[in-house]
Amino acid sequence: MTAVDGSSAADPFDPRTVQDKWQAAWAELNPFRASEEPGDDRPRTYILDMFPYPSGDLHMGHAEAFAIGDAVARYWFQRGHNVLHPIGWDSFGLPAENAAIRAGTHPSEWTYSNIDTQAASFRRYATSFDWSRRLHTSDPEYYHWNQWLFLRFYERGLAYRKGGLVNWCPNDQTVLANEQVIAGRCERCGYEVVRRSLTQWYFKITEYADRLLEDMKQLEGGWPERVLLMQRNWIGRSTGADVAFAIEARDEPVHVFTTRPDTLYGATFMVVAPDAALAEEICAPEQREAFEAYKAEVARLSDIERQSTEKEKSGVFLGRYALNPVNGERIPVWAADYVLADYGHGAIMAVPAHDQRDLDFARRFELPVRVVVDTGEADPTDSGVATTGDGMLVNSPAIDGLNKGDAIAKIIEVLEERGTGTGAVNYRLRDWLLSRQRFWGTPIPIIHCEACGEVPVPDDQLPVTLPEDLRGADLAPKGESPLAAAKSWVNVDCPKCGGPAKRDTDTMDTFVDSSWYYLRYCSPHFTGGPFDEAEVAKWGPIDQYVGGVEHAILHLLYSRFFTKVLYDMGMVSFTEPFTRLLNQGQVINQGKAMSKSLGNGVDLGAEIDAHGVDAVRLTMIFAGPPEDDIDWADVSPAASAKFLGRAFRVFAEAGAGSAPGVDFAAGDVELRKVTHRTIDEVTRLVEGQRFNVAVARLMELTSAARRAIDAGPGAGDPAVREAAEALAVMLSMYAPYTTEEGWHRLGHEPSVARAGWPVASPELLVRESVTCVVQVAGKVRDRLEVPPDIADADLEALALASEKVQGYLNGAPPRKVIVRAPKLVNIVPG
RNA sequence: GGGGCCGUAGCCCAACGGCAGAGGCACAUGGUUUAGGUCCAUGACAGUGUGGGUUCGAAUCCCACCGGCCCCA
Repeated sequence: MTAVDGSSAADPFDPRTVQDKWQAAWAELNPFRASEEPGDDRPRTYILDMFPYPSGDLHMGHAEAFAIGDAVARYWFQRGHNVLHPIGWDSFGLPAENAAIRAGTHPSEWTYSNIDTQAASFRRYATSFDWSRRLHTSDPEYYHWNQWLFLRFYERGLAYRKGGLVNWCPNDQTVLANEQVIAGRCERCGYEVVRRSLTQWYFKITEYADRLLEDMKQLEGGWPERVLLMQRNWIGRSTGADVAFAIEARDEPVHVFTTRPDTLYGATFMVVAPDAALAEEICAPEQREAFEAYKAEVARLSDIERQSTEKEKSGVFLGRYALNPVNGERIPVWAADYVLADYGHGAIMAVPAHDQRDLDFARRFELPVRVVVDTGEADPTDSGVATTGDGMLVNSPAIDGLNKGDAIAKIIEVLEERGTGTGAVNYRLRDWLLSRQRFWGTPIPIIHCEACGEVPVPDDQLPVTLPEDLRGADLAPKGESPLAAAKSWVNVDCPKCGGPAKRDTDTMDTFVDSSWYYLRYCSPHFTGGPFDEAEVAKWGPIDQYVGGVEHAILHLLYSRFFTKVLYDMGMVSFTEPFTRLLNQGQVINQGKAMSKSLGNGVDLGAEIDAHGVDAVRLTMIFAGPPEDDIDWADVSPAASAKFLGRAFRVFAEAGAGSAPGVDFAAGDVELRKVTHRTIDEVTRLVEGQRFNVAVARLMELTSAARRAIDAGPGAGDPAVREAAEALAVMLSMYAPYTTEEGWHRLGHEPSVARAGWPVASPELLVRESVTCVVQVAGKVRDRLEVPPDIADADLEALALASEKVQGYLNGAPPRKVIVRAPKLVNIVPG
């Protein structure tokens, strides 16, 4: 028997031919366009993959992430939802600039050429994108709205400029946000970050710290617990008190934040950060020389060295004394590098008895230690171990005898009465430093006028586009933005007074671009604002977001912040952008991350050439749970290809054996039950994101169909067609090409992607008997075939009547019988 | 140092507190085949990192330890 196009069931399956054929056909069919038809009342589902950075062609990591996201999108598409599954590029950033410097070109050349390469690879990879919504953040049509949003933030006081110590990467020659410093190193290049004092632009994310924390309640269950935990830790809310210490040589008191105001009577000295302005200001003349020397020494240290707990404590006395507000005690003020300038107020009260760092410092410089909480442990003065637990307050007149919790409450009351302190909340989270001294980013739309100061670029003059005549060496990092060299671009008339003025030459952190792109996808060509609010209302928030855990803090925190600001501006109706989040693992090789230096990289194109797109996609899905890493040395794309061949032969033989539209009810009941059980289970597994197990079930269904063809009712049985069709539709989530060709062989019109998810018939899910395990003392001693609806009492009687069971009971009546009908009976002997 | 996650056949991984094995890789055997390739079938392999505890019953819950990974220091 031959199919309509003359192919026969015996034809070998060649992935490449099938890929070329269907890729071209799908380009015509365009099956995945999200619908905006007014009459379309299908439920809307927004599935989003974190958009890629165009750093060359797609790699194995993309292949995994997009295989997962695509499976989810295709599932909802099959379920009859109106699915928005867009794609775009996060196309501003340093690599393009570095490539342009090397090649003597403009960053856009490298960027858009890579985008074209990736777009072609995505099409070959059979991703179910709505290509009509494609965006690139480096297009003026996109970054126009970065600037517009910046100005709205500016108007609300959420974007501001301030001077201070910032993280500076000496390699990339730019400042970095706190979130981009990982263990003291540049997140991008790994260079040790140093501190510099510079004036920079910030977003006031700290104003949203509490809401970022509070709204995580909405995300519980939808986001991985560990990501929520990481964000909680990053925000780092701590409660305590703000205590004012009067200080010599200063009119204003110095404020310190402490989580342990109960230990206030144990404060025997104060420590300020050597690089904080406060230290500079209060240092006594006779200590000036020593202080300056120490400050210079600290400046040479990296953050890693400075904060190491291994390092011996260092510091210098500032020659001043502070007054403890509760007892008027005069305590010395020191500068020491273990106190950070940008946490709290850059100064702490040191309580050596109850804080290990303070104790280490006190012992090093022979400062007094006073125990004020009796925890029942050894005296820290002798043991060298600070006691941090609960206990009874001592040596603390106002709060003696109280426990830690009560003492904290009471001392805050006392401080507030005297006006020398308040209860306070402190956050680890810092404001988001958003300016960068690099070229390939969004220009900050501010003009600096000598007369008027900071002047926002008027909305009708947006976008402020990047100059196109800077190329190659013009873009080399020089510590200030390359834009500063573009004189004709920099020098402008002040929009306010018309006098001579200069554009701000910094560009925005590219995380600004990715903080709202998911909203732009809802109306990517909208010209009246960053997005059409009505469209966002229809699609948002995102139902499922898929991407790597490396963005657990950075991108996800910033996006959440942006969404909340937009909510406050009345532009969106939700406060959290991503309802569900799936963090896929990494693709590694032989236990290690793939890297050029290790030479263990696996080339995606080569894998696809060798095994086919579907086999690679299926391997990514089948390797394990999506959040686990995939070691490419442990998996077998060849095995995936083999399975796809098996499945394809079932499609081809079923297609040759019967025509579409046969009455499935006339088919083999046993196979039909397997098919419907598989539909039922795969549906549940996919919804639970357990795709690897779903593949295992599809393999079983394939084997069952195989057996039915070879040793059962044969390829012509309607049940074989039913199994093949269900298999094709379900497997199309993971293997679009194989199943499209199979669907064709089964005699259907393309595309299998819109065939509709199969529905399990309840009557085919019931079993007429189940195997009941009978245990004696927890050990399996017999098995019984029983009806699934058997009553507990009947099952108990049946189990007790078992000869095998009786043999183990030795005639004694059982002490207890646990019945879990219909699967299990456990008899506890007397 | 603090917090979190994870240890199941040679390997990747399944298992509502209820028969430790669904699926795959690799291996072995038989059949098909010109073929050691393909395809089909069959088989062997662990008692769940270790030690306690809770329970009629623990891979699953609790505690400690060992090992690995992640986040914050």
